Amino acid sequence: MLIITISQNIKNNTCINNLDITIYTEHLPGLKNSTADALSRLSWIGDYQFNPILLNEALHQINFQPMLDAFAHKTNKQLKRYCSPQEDNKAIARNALNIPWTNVLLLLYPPIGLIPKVIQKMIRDQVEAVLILPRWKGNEGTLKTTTRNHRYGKDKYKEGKQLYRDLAELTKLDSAAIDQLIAGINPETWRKRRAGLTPLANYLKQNNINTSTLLGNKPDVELVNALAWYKDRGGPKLQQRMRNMKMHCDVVLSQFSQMNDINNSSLVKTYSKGQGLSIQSKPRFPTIWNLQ
DNA sequence: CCCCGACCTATCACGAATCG
DNA sequence: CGATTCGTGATAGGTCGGGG
Repeated sequence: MLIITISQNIKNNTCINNLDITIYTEHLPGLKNSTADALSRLSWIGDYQFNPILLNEALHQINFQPMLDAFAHKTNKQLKRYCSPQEDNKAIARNALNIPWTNVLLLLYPPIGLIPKVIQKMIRDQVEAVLILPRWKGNEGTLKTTTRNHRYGKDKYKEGKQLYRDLAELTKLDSAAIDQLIAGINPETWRKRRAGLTPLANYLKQNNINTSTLLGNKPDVELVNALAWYKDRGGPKLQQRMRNMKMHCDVVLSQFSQMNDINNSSLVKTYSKGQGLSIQSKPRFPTIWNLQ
């Protein structure tokens, strides 16, 4: 780990004279940095423990009494029987993944890095277990359920979604691969992607154009046609919508068509410049300090 | 060859709109 | 009314090309 310290009047090689500030770097061995490392790696060093009261209450509610705490050590075990990665006579095994999980009710609260392996083993060993997982903010979009079931099948951008899938299928991706591809996209990005593709999908539908036309070696022509068609339809905030459409169609067509970089197609460039579709660069910081 | 500005994508954040 | 979805702006971080 590297620590960068800023202090005044310390002799060193990197001196910013005018400010009288010195910056120097120092190596801190991992052994002397266990607390910070444990936090950043969620490692076993100074481990964390699920609140036992809440856990008991939860287990009581689902009427499940596990007999083995598979990922613990002596200071944070929740049950008498446990596995520990550390040297420990009372633990029944050193590595829970190396013992069979059959015929025992398990409490599984694995380190984050082991979650995929644990799930695989759960399926393989057909276990009965309580598996405790962290609730990461970024994953909630895929993990949580909604009470608003009416939205299923009424997705506002379902044409865009369908177009994406069609394009992916036309490039010979199978449906499992497409599902995984979509699942890997940030939910927010996926929403905008669908929104950006929907006008293109509508353009194809209204003009009876085959989706595979987009995959040839001149997809930029179709994109500019679609943008022009979309512009003629008018409506509020047209320029912003065209900008979004261009951005996301660019990305998707670059992914799936024979043209690798639609953005750099001089046709698209010229058209977007003329229509003011380029995003104006703004200064990143409101104030520029002149340190000289 | 390096620096800098233009441009672009992905993501975060937040208020408004929508729906049960 | 609260949960969820949508629209939009801001920005980190990246590529690229022109000019010195």
